[in-house]
This record gives sequence, C-alpha cells and structure tokens, in this order.
Amino acid sequence: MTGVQQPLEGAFPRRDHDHVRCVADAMSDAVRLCRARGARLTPLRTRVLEIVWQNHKPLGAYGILAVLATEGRSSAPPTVYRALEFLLEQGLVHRLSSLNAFVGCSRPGHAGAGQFLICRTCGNAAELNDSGIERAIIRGAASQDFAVHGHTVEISGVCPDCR
Amino acid sequence: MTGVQQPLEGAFPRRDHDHVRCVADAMSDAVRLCRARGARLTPLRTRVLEIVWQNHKPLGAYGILAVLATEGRSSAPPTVYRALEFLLEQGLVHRLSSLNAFVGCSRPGHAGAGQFLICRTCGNAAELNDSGIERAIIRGAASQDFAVHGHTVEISGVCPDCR
DNA sequence: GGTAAAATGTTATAAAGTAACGATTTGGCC
DNA sequence: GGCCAAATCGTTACTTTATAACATTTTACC
Repeated sequence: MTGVQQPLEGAFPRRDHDHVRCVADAMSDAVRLCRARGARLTPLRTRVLEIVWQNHKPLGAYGILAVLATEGRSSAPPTVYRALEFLLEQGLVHRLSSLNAFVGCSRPGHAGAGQFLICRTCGNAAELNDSGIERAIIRGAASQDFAVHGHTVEISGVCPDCR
Repeated sequence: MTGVQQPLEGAFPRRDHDHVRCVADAMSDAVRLCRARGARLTPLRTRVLEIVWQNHKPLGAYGILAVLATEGRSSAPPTVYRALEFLLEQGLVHRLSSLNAFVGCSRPGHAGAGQFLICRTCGNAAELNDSGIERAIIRGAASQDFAVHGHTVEISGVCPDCR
C-alpha cells in the first residue's frame, strides 16, 4: 500500500538526466501557475527562479546574488531575498534550513511541504513527497497531543549516483 | 506495535511541570555521562548547558552569550559556540536549524537523532524519538535508493497547553 | 496620461557563525 | 613538587546570512 511512491517524479536527479528540459518544465509550470493565480512573475523573479534551477544543488541567496552581478543587474541582498520570498510564497522554491540555501520545487504550488534528500557527496538535493513520512509525523505528533501546522524534513546521506 | 511511544518521557513540557527537577535531572545525567566517557564537563560547559535548560524554549547562541555577560564572565561568540560544539558532540543539546537555536536533549547521549515539536504559540520545543517517523524516513529514502546518514525533523504546530 | 499600488534600487545594519592566535588551565609523568 | 603537552578558554577580527528603512521606478487600471 505504501510501497513505491513517486516511481519517477520524486527520483533523485541522475547525472545524465535531461536538465535543459528539467528547467524548461519548471519554468513553464511557474508561468502557468502564476498566470492562474494572478501572481506577477516578473523578469527578475523569473531570472532568480532560473538561477535556482541551474542545477540541483541548493544555492544560497548570496550565490544567486553573485550570478545576478555577472549579468549587469545592479543588485543587493534585498533584491534576491524579495524575489525568493515571492517564489517561496508561490511554492516555486523551497528553503533548506539546514543549509541556508534554496532549491527549485519539483511540485510547484505546494508551499512549505515536502521532504528533502541531500547528498553529502555531490551536494544535490531531491524533493520527496512521501505520504508515509507525512503520516508518521502527524501520528507521532498526535501521540503528544500536538497539532501539526508544517514541518521541515531534511535527510542527509548519499545519493544513488554517488554510491 | 507503533501505538503510543514514550508514554511520559517524550511528552511536551507542561506549564506546570517540575522544571527545577527537570533541569537537575538533566545536569546529573550530563555529569554521569561525561564521567563515563572521560569527557570534560568544565564549569563553562556546565553553565552553558544550564542556560540552555533554563526553559524549554530554544535559545540562540547570542542569547546564551547575553546571559553569560550578566554573570561577569568575559565572553565572546567563540566561547559559546565552542561550549555548544562540545555539548552537541556529547548529545547533551540539539541544534534546531529552522530556528538557529539550541535546546537541551531529553535523552542525553544520542547525538544527532530525534525529531522536534515546536509550538508556534509559546515557543517551547519538545523532543520526540519516534521510531515510526525514523522508519518512514528510512523507507522513503530507500525508495529513491538513497542511503540515510542523518536527518533534521522539525515540526511546527501548537502544543497541548496552547490549544 | 494620471494615479495608486506593487516592485525594485540603495544604503545601512542586524544576526549568526568562524578563523586565527595567544594565554591559561589541566592531566600525566618524572 | 615541577615540567611538558594537550586541551580549554580569551580575544580580536572577520565572514556569511538576513532585514530595516526609504527612495525610485514600473505596472495595472481607470
């Protein structure tokens, strides 16, 4: 019943996956989602989202800033943090608090949710949306009479490609 | 089988619990554990551990520093961070990365483990050692062929007293 | 095309964490 | 006791991460 979840969708990004397509899909999802919500995906926000998606390694705000700086955009920390705030609200990126860094969201629109697998060798991160983990958390919390609003689950280890 | 876990031990700290005893127990556990390991629980480290245990609200390194400052100890950030590093290694405190703060460990000696319930109303945090959650995480990771080394689980919500 | 709201630019600063090195204390050994 | 090496702690300076406050520009809408 809770055997294999997300047969492909949630899989750890392989070294040889089609990343161009990966980004393109994420961007078109973002456009569609923002259009549907009437949220304004401006050029700056679009660019920040692209930068976050450049690879699957969580990227710090100052790393994003450094990329923007090479592109002639005059920018300072608030520029990036504001764009990230928007993207977080829209569920287009996630913040990994164990790394102080950001990754693209593989299931756009679901702000705050998800669990993350972080490879300590290659640095890549993958999002898991495992209902078994969700349920275990809700259940564990309930056993303490605690009402769950949200959770941060960041799992460190070694990814398939790095084993 | 995975019904109620830690009937009392892991329970969220109640407003009316005997906190003096709570701290005293934690301190004597720490002394015992360090003695057994030959680890040096110095006066400074002892004091930092006490400060972290002053209540069940996660406390930032600079908060600890502020307390030390009122006590005449000349101190700077490294003083606190080094003491915390020792306490983390010994499994006497935990770091909550979603808060950049530290809490006492309710099961001394188990460094790195555990899940945390954090009340968004009163700010208290409780440690859970739920084998169901552990298993769900290992299983979810395994489904992606990912080898787990450690995890950060921080659950935000409302505690029993605050409901 | 004028206006209010949203987004972005800019400056300054807060908060969290670490590097490097010197001084002091501690535990073991003679 | 007295000496030495290692561990601990003090101190200064700095890096990284994040936000406050306010000016300017852009956008949507009438």
